[in-house]
Amino acid sequence: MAAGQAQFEELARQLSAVGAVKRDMARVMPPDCPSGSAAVLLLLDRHGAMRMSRLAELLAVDMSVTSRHVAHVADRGWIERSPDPADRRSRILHLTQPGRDRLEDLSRRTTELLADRLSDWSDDEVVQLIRLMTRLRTSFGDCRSTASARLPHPAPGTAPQTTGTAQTTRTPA
Amino acid sequence: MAAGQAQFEELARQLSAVGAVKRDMARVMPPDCPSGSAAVLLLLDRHGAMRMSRLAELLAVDMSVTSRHVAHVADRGWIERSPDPADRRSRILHLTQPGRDRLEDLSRRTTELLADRLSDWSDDEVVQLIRLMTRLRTSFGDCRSTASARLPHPAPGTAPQTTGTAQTTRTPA
DNA sequence: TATTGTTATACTCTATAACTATA
DNA sequence: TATAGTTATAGAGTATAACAATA
Repeated sequence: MAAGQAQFEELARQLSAVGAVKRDMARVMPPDCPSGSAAVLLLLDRHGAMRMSRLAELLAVDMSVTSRHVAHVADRGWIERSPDPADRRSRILHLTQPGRDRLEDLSRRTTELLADRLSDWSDDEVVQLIRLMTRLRTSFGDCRSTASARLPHPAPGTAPQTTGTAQTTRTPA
Repeated sequence: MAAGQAQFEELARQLSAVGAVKRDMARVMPPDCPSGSAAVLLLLDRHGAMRMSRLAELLAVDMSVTSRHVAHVADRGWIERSPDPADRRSRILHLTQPGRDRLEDLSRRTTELLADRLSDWSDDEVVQLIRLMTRLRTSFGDCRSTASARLPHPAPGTAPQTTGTAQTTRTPA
């Protein structure tokens, strides 16, 4: 058996309140690189060059949102969009050297802030928090593939979708 | 010694990505009660009647933001604003019975979603995540009182603020 | 016809600043 | 003069829908 109702309510409260921490971190970022742009740079660095649709999946936002973030960082020369030889509708996104430099600066700012705020945390506590937050995202993210999984209790008589194709992060249109 | 740079970077990534979880939870909420309104109702239920300034502190947002959330829930009759006998500039915010009913509905939706998504979590894991997220907020929130504490490395020659009065959540004006 | 990506529009949350009323 | 709260304005993030180009 899993946790009780009171614990789920408390977890929901903490999830809601974690925004304050994110805002505090955003304050030490440079004004021309908001969080959406930073996430694009980080994911391209971690996972290497990729297409919009893959990036939207990793960001877990709609592709229209991804498109705007990508345009922002491309305008500043932090990424480039090469033609995709396999599909002329797509382009391959990859970091440029200025993008890598910018990302290094962002990482330094983030690390400094966290080292300051979490100076009395043990290494194990940080590791545990990372582990549990990663698992939390997995537990939610694994259900993104089908519409029926999004709602715990689908309306009676509603057959589960069996499109057969893996859903990308996309407006249902 | 605290965690290393790689762990802080990873924690920052997880904090950035937890927004997807929050969006998933927001999708099961009724359209007339967005997350800001829900937080107002929850905090008034937990901490009892209070003034705007206290609520803004608990929400960890500016009072102007709090004011709008409060107006939203007051327009719908979920809270009432009684005169504050001690200070005629303030009013005391308190939940109404419809507000309590609405909050119970919200809580049920939240609990159902989490019970579904976290069905394979142990009770201890949920408790640990709550504990670490609470501590994270404390580690950041405890530094809100002075401007100097907001930046790990204040500019050289900048004397730390010594206003003497406890700062509330307020635009520095 | 279906898919990749872009753009227009709208909504929520937030902060800053100007303002009113009261202390 | 200082503080509690409100409102106007602006910026960031997101989703939906309509659209273009290509598969």
